[in-house]
Amino acid sequence: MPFMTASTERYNPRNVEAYWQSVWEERGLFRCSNEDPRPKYYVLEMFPYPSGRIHIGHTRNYTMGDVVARYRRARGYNVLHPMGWDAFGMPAENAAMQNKVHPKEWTYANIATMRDQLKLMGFSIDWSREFATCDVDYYAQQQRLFLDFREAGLVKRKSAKVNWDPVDQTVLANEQVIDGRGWRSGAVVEQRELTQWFFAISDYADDLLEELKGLSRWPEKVRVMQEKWIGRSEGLKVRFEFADETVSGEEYLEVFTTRPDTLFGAAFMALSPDHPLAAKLAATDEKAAAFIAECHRRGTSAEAIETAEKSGYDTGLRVRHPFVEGAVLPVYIANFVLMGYGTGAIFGCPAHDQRDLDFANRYGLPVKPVVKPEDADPENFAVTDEAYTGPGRLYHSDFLDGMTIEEGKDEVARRLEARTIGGGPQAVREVNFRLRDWGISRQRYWGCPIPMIHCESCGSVPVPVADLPVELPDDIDFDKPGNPLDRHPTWKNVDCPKCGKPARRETDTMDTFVDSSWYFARFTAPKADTPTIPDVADAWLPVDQYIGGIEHAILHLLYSRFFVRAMQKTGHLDLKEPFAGLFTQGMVVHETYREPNGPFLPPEDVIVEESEGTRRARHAKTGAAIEIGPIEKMSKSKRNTVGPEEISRNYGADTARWFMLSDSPPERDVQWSAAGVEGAHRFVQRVWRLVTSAKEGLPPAGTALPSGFSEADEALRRATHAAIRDVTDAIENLRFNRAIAFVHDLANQIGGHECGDRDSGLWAHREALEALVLLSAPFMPHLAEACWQTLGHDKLVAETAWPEADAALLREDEVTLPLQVNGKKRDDLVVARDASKETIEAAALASETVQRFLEGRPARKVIVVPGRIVNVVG
RNA sequence: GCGGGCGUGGCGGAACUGGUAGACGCGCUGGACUCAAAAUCCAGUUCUGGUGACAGAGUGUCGGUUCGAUUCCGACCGCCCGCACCA
Repeated sequence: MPFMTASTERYNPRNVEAYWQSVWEERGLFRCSNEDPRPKYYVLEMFPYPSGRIHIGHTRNYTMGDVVARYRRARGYNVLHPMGWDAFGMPAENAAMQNKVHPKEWTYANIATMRDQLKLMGFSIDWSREFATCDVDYYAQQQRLFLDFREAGLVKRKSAKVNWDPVDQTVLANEQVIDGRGWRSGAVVEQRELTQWFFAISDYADDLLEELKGLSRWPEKVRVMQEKWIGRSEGLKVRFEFADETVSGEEYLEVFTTRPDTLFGAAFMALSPDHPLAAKLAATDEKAAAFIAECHRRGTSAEAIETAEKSGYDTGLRVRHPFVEGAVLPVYIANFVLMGYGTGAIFGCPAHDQRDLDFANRYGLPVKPVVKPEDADPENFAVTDEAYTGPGRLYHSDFLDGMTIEEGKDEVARRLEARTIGGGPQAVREVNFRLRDWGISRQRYWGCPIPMIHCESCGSVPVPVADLPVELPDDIDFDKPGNPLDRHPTWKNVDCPKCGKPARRETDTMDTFVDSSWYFARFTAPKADTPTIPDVADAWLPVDQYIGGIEHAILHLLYSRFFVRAMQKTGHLDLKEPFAGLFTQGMVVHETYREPNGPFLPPEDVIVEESEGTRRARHAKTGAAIEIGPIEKMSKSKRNTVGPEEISRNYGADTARWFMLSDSPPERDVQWSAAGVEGAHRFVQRVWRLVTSAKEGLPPAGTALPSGFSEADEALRRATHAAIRDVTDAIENLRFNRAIAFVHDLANQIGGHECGDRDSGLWAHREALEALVLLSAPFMPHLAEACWQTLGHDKLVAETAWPEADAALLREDEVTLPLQVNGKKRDDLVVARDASKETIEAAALASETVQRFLEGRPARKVIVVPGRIVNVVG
């Protein structure tokens, strides 16, 4: 066989890894069947965008997923571990514009390259289920989902103020705007009014929030982020009657408040500059118009908001206070009121809201506290610079005096609900959400076409299911900015499916986040001619363990949660939550290198040396001094990447896999370094040596348990079974760095074991080696196969069951308890496992060490925690 | 500003529900093997004092609870992440 090496030789991963990969492939070991009766386990890593080439940093989460997949397979599960490509999106169009290459060609070429790269890593992926979201087969089903969602009332077409990215020339979702800039282009986003397609994610706001509580295997951090994003707030919508005629004849002004209890502290009303009434006022009031224009000029970026002072314009309008006879409140237009939340208007209570206080202080409005802390003196309690938002009792508030905040809210709501203004109740209890509907229209070519047709007489008409898919045309040009579909000569011309008259296709395509919102469901039946096969999807889902970056904590994960709800409503599957377990992994970081004031250099061009504690770098070819820069996330732009090819060539994939999961906990970043890789590689060689150097005298595989184990043999057997227990536990909890530490430990025990030529010693040695191989197999699958074969097995490790720890060996007859005197460890105390408290106490008091440290004092107290510790207090 | 997390040797990091602080790895030091080197193996490696047995100190700082605190509580310092005029 090509991979066999004589036992004296070093392990040669280059040949061995390719060999075992081909064996796995030939036997189809990782192809999984939907008919398999064993319990299912679905492990999935967030699929990659095919950007060009993969570097080792991309492969860490796939390695984690692969460890889980291989472990679960060994535990007897039917494991689904698929891979695909999130293949639509802007970079393909950018490449088209820059390099005159078609987005489709560019994308599929990248996929081919990256697939080969991934295969070098030896992941146990079911490649037969692979697809790309830009495959017509996939996006055709996505169009089907769109039509079904529309049928179910989950798609809306509405005119909305949207975030317009002037560089990418497209609309962005709120989630895609970061600090006022496009998440991809970095350009300052403008506000534009456009008619767009929306998914009604806000219909599920309450449910999406509520069900977060049940996601116990999600990181707390992600749940909190989603909770904040959904942003539920309970309050009251209140109508304030105008005290005099308004320009346009409104009877009342409606505001939303979460603090109706502070109504007696109200000092003013404030409208958003985008409020319809503000616009009407501006038509006749030049100063109002100027103020609104000024507000719009101010950016919406984080810096702009932070530095912006509260400012307002007094419209001259007045409203009546609902409870104070004769009192009126001025109506301002204010720069800090958002149109997008509540009604776009508020009442200001300066004493109990910091923003309102800042505003009131600037314009000399009265600050009247109406809530005071329980123990505050009503005479002296005052609010000047800091609003009081804590708990307390109401005062200065007429019929609310003495009530708690909650009682006050309820009382105000009760009274106002009973009154009528403008043909409706003066107040309505309302729940508001920060979460907006999901605008999915993108003015782009490389995305899933929205299957709708616009007809002059029939309006927006869905493409009949029989006419799907609406395929992207191949003959397009990228000479001008904007959407090539929109200026394509023929593609958009189509007859109306309803009336047959000439009509035009929707030329917008879907946000690429739609593509990734259901791919996990498609993997369960990737070739089906419906989006899913519901029974199959329900059998596989939810994903048992999902692994990916924290950067998707909101966008992708929230959209996917919405999608399964929508797919449930439309009968494509029947579950609520797509991902039962979520793990967010840390990144791979690497030092950066650059020539003094020059460009970044890739690691392979740099030689790093260390002498007397300082590290220096020089150019591998020229010898010139190189600056060692900060440690950063591996990225093309910093050129601090390492490719799977180099690793595979020099050390093998197993070394890389082992290294990436050693040392650093998986949720934290790991620093890639040459020294670290060397260290991991030494361990690979060490395992190989332990196996090859021992195998001559070992009993054949499967020899029955002998008797007559020596003390050392027993110790090794205990270590073996402790390792099985500990590694298993660590992998179950995704604590890969600990699992690796336990494997190291077992290797150390094996290295120190003298087996002599006793049958029992050799048997214990074999047992330990086999455990070492099986326990390290999920991490280093190629090495494990080579070792397993060397140990004389016919079956592959990939077909072998996970080892079981023998409980009898883990139960020790004697236990060593730390012996403390006054809380400080002084000695060890060896007692029988089932020794009574009294026996242990007596033994402790009899101990010389205890006597010495008590220095003649009597023991006042002896604390015995069985199996844990003994503490003598004196 | 609000919310969350973290702070342990030269370094990455362990320590289950309050019970031996520093597992495991990297690095370093010494030794063995070798003509020599690499590789490998063995020993040591928190700090201070001591040849040594050993003793004292020690988990960001200060305090508290406890027989006992890296772990729980309070205050503070530092770092990281998320959100941010959401009424």
